[in-house]
Amino acid sequence: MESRIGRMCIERGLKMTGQRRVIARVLSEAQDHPDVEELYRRAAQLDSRISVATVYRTVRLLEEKGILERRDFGGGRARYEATEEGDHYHLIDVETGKVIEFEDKEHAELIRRIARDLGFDLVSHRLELFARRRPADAGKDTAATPPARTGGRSKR
Amino acid sequence: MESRIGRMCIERGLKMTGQRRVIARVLSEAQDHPDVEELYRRAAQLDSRISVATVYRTVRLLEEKGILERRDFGGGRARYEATEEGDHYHLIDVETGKVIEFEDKEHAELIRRIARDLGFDLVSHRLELFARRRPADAGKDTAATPPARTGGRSKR
DNA sequence: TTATATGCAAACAGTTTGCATGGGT
DNA sequence: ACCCATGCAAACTGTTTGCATATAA
Repeated sequence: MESRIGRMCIERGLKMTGQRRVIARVLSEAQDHPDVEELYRRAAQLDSRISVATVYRTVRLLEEKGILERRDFGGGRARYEATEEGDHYHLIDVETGKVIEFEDKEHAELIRRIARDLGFDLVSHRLELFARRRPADAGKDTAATPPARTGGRSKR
Repeated sequence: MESRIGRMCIERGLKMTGQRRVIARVLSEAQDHPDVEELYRRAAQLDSRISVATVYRTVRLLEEKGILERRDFGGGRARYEATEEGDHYHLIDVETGKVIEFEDKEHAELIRRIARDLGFDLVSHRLELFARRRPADAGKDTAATPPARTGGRSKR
Protein backbone atom coordinates (compact mmCIF):
# COMPACT_ATOMS: atom_id res chain seq x y z
CA MET A 1 0.00 0.00 0.00
CA GLU A 2 2.93 2.29 0.71
CA SER A 3 5.16 2.94 -2.27
CA ARG A 4 8.84 2.04 -2.24
CA ILE A 5 9.89 5.62 -1.70
CA GLY A 6 7.07 6.10 0.77
CA ARG A 7 8.60 3.31 2.81
CA MET A 8 11.99 4.97 2.68
CA CYS A 9 10.44 8.17 3.98
CA ILE A 10 8.97 6.33 6.92
CA GLU A 11 12.27 4.61 7.66
CA ARG A 12 13.85 8.02 7.98
CA GLY A 13 11.12 9.24 10.27
CA LEU A 14 9.49 11.70 7.91
CA LYS A 15 5.96 12.73 8.68
CA MET A 16 3.79 11.09 6.06
CA THR A 17 1.24 13.56 4.85
CA GLY A 18 -1.21 12.86 2.10
CA GLN A 19 0.73 14.87 -0.45
CA ARG A 20 4.03 13.26 0.45
CA ARG A 21 2.53 9.87 -0.01
CA VAL A 22 1.26 10.84 -3.43
CA ILE A 23 4.55 12.38 -4.50
CA ALA A 24 6.44 9.37 -3.18
CA ARG A 25 4.22 7.13 -5.22
CA VAL A 26 4.66 9.16 -8.38
CA LEU A 27 8.41 9.04 -7.88
CA SER A 28 8.36 5.33 -7.19
CA GLU A 29 6.48 4.65 -10.38
CA ALA A 30 8.46 7.01 -12.59
CA GLN A 31 10.55 5.20 -15.17
CA ASP A 32 12.02 8.44 -16.46
CA HIS A 33 13.65 11.59 -15.11
CA PRO A 34 10.78 14.00 -14.51
CA ASP A 35 11.17 17.65 -13.62
CA VAL A 36 9.15 19.32 -10.90
CA GLU A 37 6.43 20.48 -13.22
CA GLU A 38 5.95 16.97 -14.54
CA LEU A 39 5.92 15.54 -11.03
CA TYR A 40 3.34 18.10 -10.08
CA ARG A 41 1.21 17.18 -13.07
CA ARG A 42 1.29 13.49 -12.23
CA ALA A 43 0.71 14.07 -8.53
CA ALA A 44 -2.18 16.47 -9.06
CA GLN A 45 -3.84 13.83 -11.18
CA LEU A 46 -3.94 11.49 -8.19
CA ASP A 47 -4.86 14.14 -5.67
CA SER A 48 -5.67 17.66 -6.68
CA ARG A 49 -5.02 19.06 -3.21
CA ILE A 50 -1.36 19.53 -3.97
CA SER A 51 0.64 22.60 -4.94
CA VAL A 52 3.87 23.03 -6.86
CA ALA A 53 5.43 24.57 -3.79
CA THR A 54 4.93 21.30 -1.97
CA VAL A 55 6.48 19.36 -4.79
CA TYR A 56 9.51 21.63 -4.67
CA ARG A 57 9.75 21.29 -0.92
CA THR A 58 9.33 17.53 -0.97
CA VAL A 59 11.80 16.99 -3.73
CA ARG A 60 14.36 19.04 -1.87
CA LEU A 61 13.72 17.18 1.35
CA LEU A 62 14.07 13.80 -0.31
CA GLU A 63 17.26 14.90 -1.96
CA GLU A 64 18.70 15.95 1.38
CA LYS A 65 17.73 12.57 2.78
CA GLY A 66 19.54 10.84 -0.04
CA ILE A 67 16.37 9.29 -1.40
CA LEU A 68 16.37 11.32 -4.59
CA GLU A 69 19.05 12.63 -6.89
CA ARG A 70 18.83 15.84 -8.79
CA ARG A 71 20.07 15.90 -12.38
CA ASP A 72 20.72 18.65 -14.84
CA PHE A 73 20.36 17.62 -18.43
CA GLY A 74 20.26 21.17 -19.69
CA GLY A 75 17.04 22.95 -20.48
CA GLY A 76 17.00 24.88 -17.25
CA ARG A 77 14.89 22.62 -15.06
CA ALA A 78 16.21 20.17 -12.53
CA ARG A 79 15.20 16.58 -13.05
CA TYR A 80 14.89 13.87 -10.48
CA GLU A 81 15.34 10.16 -10.12
CA ALA A 82 15.37 7.76 -7.21
CA THR A 83 18.81 7.06 -5.81
CA GLU A 84 20.02 3.64 -6.85
CA GLU A 85 22.90 1.35 -6.09
CA GLY A 86 26.04 2.09 -8.02
CA ASP A 87 26.86 5.07 -10.18
CA HIS A 88 25.31 5.35 -13.54
CA TYR A 89 25.47 7.94 -16.24
CA HIS A 90 23.18 9.43 -18.82
CA LEU A 91 23.30 9.73 -22.54
CA ILE A 92 20.84 12.22 -23.92
CA ASP A 93 19.59 11.72 -27.47
CA VAL A 94 19.92 15.21 -28.90
CA GLU A 95 17.16 14.55 -31.43
CA THR A 96 14.48 13.24 -29.13
CA GLY A 97 15.61 14.29 -25.67
CA LYS A 98 15.35 10.69 -24.54
CA VAL A 99 17.68 9.69 -21.76
CA ILE A 100 19.54 6.41 -21.82
CA GLU A 101 21.27 5.16 -18.70
CA PHE A 102 24.46 3.21 -18.61
CA GLU A 103 27.08 2.06 -16.18
CA ASP A 104 30.78 2.07 -16.78
CA LYS A 105 33.28 0.78 -14.27
CA GLU A 106 36.19 1.87 -16.36
CA HIS A 107 35.01 5.44 -16.33
CA ALA A 108 34.48 5.44 -12.60
CA GLU A 109 38.03 4.28 -12.05
CA LEU A 110 39.47 6.68 -14.57
CA ILE A 111 38.07 9.81 -13.02
CA ARG A 112 39.07 8.71 -9.57
CA ARG A 113 42.60 8.30 -10.80
CA ILE A 114 42.56 11.64 -12.59
CA ALA A 115 41.52 13.45 -9.43
CA ARG A 116 44.14 11.62 -7.45
CA ASP A 117 46.87 12.53 -9.92
CA LEU A 118 45.92 16.17 -9.56
CA GLY A 119 46.22 15.89 -5.79
CA PHE A 120 42.54 15.58 -4.97
CA ASP A 121 40.07 13.11 -3.55
CA LEU A 122 37.01 12.81 -5.73
CA VAL A 123 33.86 13.89 -3.92
CA SER A 124 31.35 13.67 -6.74
CA HIS A 125 31.16 14.20 -10.43
CA ARG A 126 28.90 14.82 -13.32
CA LEU A 127 28.97 13.23 -16.72
CA GLU A 128 26.48 13.58 -19.50
CA LEU A 129 26.85 12.49 -23.07
CA PHE A 130 24.86 14.21 -25.77
CA ALA A 131 24.67 12.07 -28.84
CA ARG A 132 22.81 11.31 -32.02
CA ARG A 133 21.49 7.88 -32.89
CA ARG A 134 23.85 6.41 -35.43
CA PRO A 135 22.14 5.93 -38.79
CA ALA A 136 21.80 2.16 -39.28
CA ASP A 137 25.28 1.31 -40.52
CA ALA A 138 25.15 1.07 -44.27
CA GLY A 139 27.65 -1.79 -44.05
CA LYS A 140 25.66 -4.32 -42.07
CA ASP A 141 22.56 -5.20 -44.02
CA THR A 142 20.47 -7.59 -42.03
CA ALA A 143 22.50 -7.40 -38.85
CA ALA A 144 20.50 -6.84 -35.72
CA THR A 145 20.50 -3.29 -34.44
CA PRO A 146 22.02 -3.10 -30.99
CA PRO A 147 19.12 -2.67 -28.57
CA ALA A 148 19.98 0.49 -26.63
CA ARG A 149 16.83 0.65 -24.58
CA THR A 150 15.59 3.80 -22.87
CA GLY A 151 15.12 3.24 -19.21
CA GLY A 152 17.02 -0.01 -19.02
CA ARG A 153 20.52 0.10 -17.69
CA SER A 154 23.41 -1.00 -19.90
CA LYS A 155 26.31 -2.55 -18.08
CA ARG A 156 29.77 -2.43 -19.57
CA MET B 1 45.43 47.22 -29.89
CA GLU B 2 42.62 44.81 -30.63
CA SER B 3 42.36 41.93 -28.18
CA ARG B 4 42.62 38.35 -29.31
CA ILE B 5 38.89 37.82 -29.08
CA GLY B 6 38.29 41.22 -30.60
CA ARG B 7 40.21 40.04 -33.64
CA MET B 8 38.09 36.91 -33.83
CA CYS B 9 34.96 39.05 -33.80
CA ILE B 10 36.26 41.08 -36.73
CA GLU B 11 37.18 37.95 -38.64
CA ARG B 12 33.58 36.84 -38.36
CA GLY B 13 32.32 40.18 -39.54
CA LEU B 14 30.79 41.37 -36.27
CA LYS B 15 30.20 45.06 -35.89
CA MET B 16 32.75 46.28 -33.38
CA THR B 17 31.09 48.63 -30.99
CA GLY B 18 32.82 50.17 -28.04
CA GLN B 19 31.21 47.82 -25.57
CA ARG B 20 31.98 44.73 -27.61
CA ARG B 21 35.58 45.75 -27.79
CA VAL B 22 35.70 46.13 -24.04
CA ILE B 23 33.97 42.84 -23.37
CA ALA B 24 36.22 41.09 -25.87
CA ARG B 25 39.22 42.47 -24.06
CA VAL B 26 37.96 41.39 -20.67
CA LEU B 27 37.36 37.92 -22.03
CA SER B 28 40.76 37.80 -23.68
CA GLU B 29 42.47 38.69 -20.47
CA ALA B 30 40.45 36.42 -18.20
CA GLN B 31 42.45 33.57 -16.77
CA ASP B 32 39.45 32.12 -15.03
CA HIS B 33 35.82 31.23 -15.80
CA PRO B 34 33.85 34.37 -15.02
CA ASP B 35 30.07 34.58 -14.93
CA VAL B 36 28.13 37.42 -16.54
CA GLU B 37 28.06 39.52 -13.42
CA GLU B 38 31.79 39.28 -13.06
CA LEU B 39 32.32 40.10 -16.73
CA TYR B 40 30.05 43.08 -16.31
CA ARG B 41 32.01 44.24 -13.28
CA ARG B 42 35.32 44.03 -15.10
CA ALA B 43 33.96 45.63 -18.26
CA ALA B 44 32.26 48.49 -16.44
CA GLN B 45 35.57 49.26 -14.81
CA LEU B 46 37.10 49.92 -18.23
CA ASP B 47 34.09 51.74 -19.64
CA SER B 48 31.11 52.58 -17.53
CA ARG B 49 28.82 52.99 -20.53
CA ILE B 50 27.94 49.33 -20.51
CA SER B 51 24.93 47.45 -19.23
CA VAL B 52 24.44 43.89 -18.04
CA ALA B 53 21.97 43.34 -20.86
CA THR B 54 24.73 43.99 -23.36
CA VAL B 55 27.04 41.58 -21.62
CA TYR B 56 24.35 38.92 -21.79
CA ARG B 57 23.73 39.66 -25.45
CA THR B 58 27.39 39.68 -26.34
CA VAL B 59 28.19 36.54 -24.48
CA ARG B 60 25.36 34.76 -26.23
CA LEU B 61 26.46 36.06 -29.61
CA LEU B 62 30.03 34.94 -29.08
CA GLU B 63 28.86 31.56 -27.97
CA GLU B 64 26.82 31.17 -31.13
CA LYS B 65 29.86 32.16 -33.15
CA GLY B 66 31.90 29.50 -31.39
CA ILE B 67 34.25 32.02 -29.83
CA LEU B 68 33.08 31.37 -26.29
CA GLU B 69 31.95 28.32 -24.40
CA ARG B 70 29.38 28.32 -21.69
CA ARG B 71 30.00 26.20 -18.61
CA ASP B 72 27.85 25.21 -15.71
CA PHE B 73 29.78 24.50 -12.54
CA GLY B 74 26.70 24.63 -10.36
CA GLY B 75 25.73 27.67 -8.39
CA GLY B 76 23.10 28.75 -10.84
CA ARG B 77 25.06 31.12 -13.04
CA ALA B 78 26.56 30.28 -16.38
CA ARG B 79 30.31 30.77 -16.67
CA TYR B 80 32.31 31.48 -19.76
CA GLU B 81 35.69 30.79 -21.23
CA ALA B 82 37.26 31.29 -24.61
CA THR B 83 37.05 28.29 -26.91
CA GLU B 84 40.38 26.53 -27.16
CA GLU B 85 41.93 23.78 -29.17
CA GLY B 86 41.25 20.31 -27.88
CA ASP B 87 38.81 19.21 -25.23
CA HIS B 88 39.59 19.86 -21.65
CA TYR B 89 37.74 19.21 -18.47
CA HIS B 90 37.28 20.88 -15.12
CA LEU B 91 37.88 19.81 -11.58
CA ILE B 92 36.23 22.04 -9.05
CA ASP B 93 37.76 22.28 -5.60
CA VAL B 94 34.72 21.91 -3.37
CA GLU B 95 36.40 23.84 -0.56
CA THR B 96 37.51 26.90 -2.47
CA GLY B 97 35.49 26.79 -5.67
CA LYS B 98 38.72 27.03 -7.65
CA VAL B 99 38.62 25.42 -11.05
CA ILE B 100 41.48 23.31 -12.32
CA GLU B 101 41.65 22.37 -15.96
CA PHE B 102 43.02 19.15 -17.31
CA GLU B 103 43.12 17.15 -20.49
CA ASP B 104 42.70 13.45 -20.76
CA LYS B 105 42.95 11.57 -24.02
CA GLU B 106 41.91 8.34 -22.42
CA HIS B 107 38.70 9.83 -21.20
CA ALA B 108 37.92 11.35 -24.57
CA GLU B 109 38.31 7.97 -26.24
CA LEU B 110 36.35 6.16 -23.58
CA ILE B 111 33.22 8.24 -23.88
CA ARG B 112 33.33 8.11 -27.65
CA ARG B 113 33.44 4.34 -27.41
CA ILE B 114 30.63 4.23 -24.88
CA ALA B 115 28.36 6.26 -27.11
CA ARG B 116 29.24 4.10 -30.07
CA ASP B 117 28.51 0.91 -28.16
CA LEU B 118 25.07 2.26 -27.33
CA GLY B 119 24.44 2.96 -30.99
CA PHE B 120 25.13 6.68 -30.97
CA ASP B 121 27.57 9.19 -32.34
CA LEU B 122 28.86 11.49 -29.65
CA VAL B 123 27.90 15.10 -30.28
CA SER B 124 29.12 16.73 -27.11
CA HIS B 125 29.48 15.96 -23.47
CA ARG B 126 29.87 17.40 -20.08
CA LEU B 127 32.22 16.26 -17.36
CA GLU B 128 32.94 17.94 -14.09
CA LEU B 129 34.79 16.53 -11.14
CA PHE B 130 34.12 17.88 -7.70
CA ALA B 131 36.94 17.07 -5.37
CA ARG B 132 38.72 17.97 -2.19
CA ARG B 133 42.42 18.69 -2.00
CA ARG B 134 44.09 15.64 -0.56
CA PRO B 135 45.61 16.40 2.83
CA ALA B 136 49.40 16.35 2.35
CA ASP B 137 50.00 12.61 2.58
CA ALA B 138 51.08 11.88 6.12
CA GLY B 139 53.59 9.40 4.70
CA LYS B 140 55.84 11.73 2.74
CA ASP B 141 57.42 14.26 5.09
CA THR B 142 59.49 16.67 3.11
CA ALA B 143 58.35 15.51 -0.30
CA ALA B 144 57.29 18.23 -2.69
CA THR B 145 53.54 18.73 -3.03
CA PRO B 146 52.38 17.93 -6.56
CA PRO B 147 51.83 21.27 -8.29
CA ALA B 148 48.22 21.18 -9.49
CA ARG B 149 48.10 24.73 -10.70
CA THR B 150 44.87 26.65 -11.16
CA GLY B 151 44.61 28.00 -14.65
CA GLY B 152 47.34 25.91 -16.13
CA ARG B 153 46.38 22.88 -18.11
CA SER B 154 47.52 19.46 -16.97
CA LYS B 155 48.12 16.99 -19.75
CA ARG B 156 47.80 13.30 -19.12
C1' DT C 1 -1.46 19.16 21.65
C1' DT C 2 2.26 20.71 19.33
C1' DA C 3 5.49 20.89 15.95
C1' DT C 4 5.62 20.51 11.23
C1' DA C 5 3.56 20.57 6.42
C1' DT C 6 0.73 22.97 3.20
C1' DG C 7 -1.41 26.52 0.00
C1' DC C 8 -1.16 30.80 -1.72
C1' DA C 9 0.92 34.53 -3.50
C1' DA C 10 4.67 37.41 -3.21
C1' DA C 11 9.73 37.43 -3.56
C1' DC C 12 13.88 35.98 -5.79
C1' DA C 13 17.84 35.13 -9.11
C1' DG C 14 19.38 34.70 -13.52
C1' DT C 15 18.38 35.80 -17.99
C1' DT C 16 15.71 37.66 -21.96
C1' DT C 17 13.22 41.16 -24.48
C1' DG C 18 10.40 45.46 -26.36
C1' DC C 19 11.10 49.82 -27.47
C1' DA C 20 13.08 54.19 -28.26
C1' DT C 21 17.76 55.96 -28.95
C1' DG C 22 22.64 55.85 -30.32
C1' DG C 23 26.47 54.52 -33.21
C1' DG C 24 29.22 51.55 -36.76
C1' DT C 25 29.92 50.77 -41.52
C1' DA D 1 21.59 56.70 -44.35
C1' DC D 2 20.76 52.40 -42.77
C1' DC D 3 20.66 48.76 -39.88
C1' DC D 4 22.23 46.92 -36.00
C1' DA D 5 23.62 47.47 -31.06
C1' DT D 6 22.53 49.53 -26.71
C1' DG D 7 20.23 51.06 -22.30
C1' DC D 8 16.54 50.75 -19.52
C1' DA D 9 13.10 48.62 -17.29
C1' DA D 10 9.66 45.37 -17.61
C1' DA D 11 8.85 40.47 -18.51
C1' DC D 12 9.87 35.63 -17.87
C1' DT D 13 11.34 31.12 -15.88
C1' DG D 14 12.50 28.17 -12.34
C1' DT D 15 12.62 28.06 -7.58
C1' DT D 16 12.16 29.73 -2.73
C1' DT D 17 9.78 31.77 1.15
C1' DG D 18 6.51 34.29 4.72
C1' DC D 19 2.43 33.70 6.71
C1' DA D 20 -1.90 31.95 8.20
C1' DT D 21 -4.13 27.48 8.28
C1' DA D 22 -4.38 22.47 8.41
C1' DT D 23 -2.69 18.00 9.93
C1' DA D 24 0.26 13.95 11.42
C1' DA D 25 2.13 12.08 15.52
